[in-house]
Amino acid sequence: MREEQTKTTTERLIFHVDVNSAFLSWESVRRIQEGLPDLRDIPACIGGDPTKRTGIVVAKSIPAKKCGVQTGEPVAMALRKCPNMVIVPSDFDLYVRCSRAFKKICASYTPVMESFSIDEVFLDMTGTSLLYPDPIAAAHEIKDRIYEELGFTVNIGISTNKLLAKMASDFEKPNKVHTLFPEEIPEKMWPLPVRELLFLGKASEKKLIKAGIRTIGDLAHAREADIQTLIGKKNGHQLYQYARGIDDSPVKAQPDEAKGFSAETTFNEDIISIEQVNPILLAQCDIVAARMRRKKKKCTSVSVTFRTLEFRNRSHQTKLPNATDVTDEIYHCAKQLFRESWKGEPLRLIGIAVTGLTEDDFEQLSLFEDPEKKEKSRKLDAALDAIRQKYGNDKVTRASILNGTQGIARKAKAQMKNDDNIRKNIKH
DNA sequence: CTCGGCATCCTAT
DNA sequence: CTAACGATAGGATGCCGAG
Repeated sequence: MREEQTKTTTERLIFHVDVNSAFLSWESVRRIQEGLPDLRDIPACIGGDPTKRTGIVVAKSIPAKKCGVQTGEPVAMALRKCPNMVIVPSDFDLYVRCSRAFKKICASYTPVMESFSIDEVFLDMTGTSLLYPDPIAAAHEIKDRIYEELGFTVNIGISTNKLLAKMASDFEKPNKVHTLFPEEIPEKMWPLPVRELLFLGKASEKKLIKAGIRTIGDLAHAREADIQTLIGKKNGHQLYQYARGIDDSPVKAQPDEAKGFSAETTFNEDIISIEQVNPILLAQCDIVAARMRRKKKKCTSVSVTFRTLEFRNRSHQTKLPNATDVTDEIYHCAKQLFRESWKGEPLRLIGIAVTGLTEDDFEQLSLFEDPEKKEKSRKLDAALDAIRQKYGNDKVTRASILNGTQGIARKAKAQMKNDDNIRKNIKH
């Protein structure tokens, strides 16, 4: 057996657990509980309103996939391929609950679990051989227990590092366990198209194919220096290592500290006047500033982003003289950045981001700040944060409070609602 | 020259 | 017909001005 041959002090055993069509599966579980048909058996997807330009397919059933429906495509386009497809709006609160239950089961098999996304975890099973002598049997146990207790299927990939485990979990779906041990790489990984390698996206694929590198095996057998010339020094090195199955990154039980927060919104109607812009920026600043306060962080840098009708993106950022978590200060900065960079072209998207996060240890007083004004802003922030605490985080925005008193704020709120499933109006 | 800041691009869920 | 289509996050890269 391979245990005997390859057992060394450094050999690891890593599982990657991936919920099959997560959002759709989770919706299906709820619907079955309500006596409704199983979305997984019919052409169905989780997606936005097809009449809106923000409406895209977020998750699809296998029958919908057979119709040619692809994740990320506009719902309107998917409907042309698959006219009888059922479209279900997303319910992020449900997904968070399902995700927690899923991760709780996974975590019971090892103390070293990394939450990779809402529906994926890595498990470091190294050293669990006394409890689970057969890794494949252990994976089946995890998979089957999730299905029995929670009603949805997962794929599990098994190998000696995260990359290979993740590649393995992406093999045949659903409800499957696959291995991709190093000795299986030539047979199972090298024949795949380069695009299937983790972190090898569309742009790199295009360059590699142009150079005649089509499969992961082609990449693994190329000269590293050539790859670096094609797709960059660092990326070239990393993807070359990946193609050979090399990945030493640890399973991180503790998530990294957030490096920044952002909020962006695509609108159904073009943004053409600064009167439309400001309430949007305020709402977005409010969201990211509230997040900073909740995480006890302050930012030292603010940036605004926008997208024209031709999908040209522009961004503009600046450093702050002092770290802050005050909504009004970020808003003031964002307004100025926007004014400086917008030439007045119609826009379909506006967003802001804060970066350069620091611990919000102590009050840094600037000589140029007005302490009374700052105190007022803080009190307003605190009042809204208290309401958020009561009604649920992210469910209260300044725009929703302003609803009815200001036409533009109402409009901004209506537009924001359509693409943020977490945020809901405080009323009704 | 190097370094930090900035704009843009790439990739993932 | 094309590409991107969506929100959020993180990283890489190339340019530019300051020292």
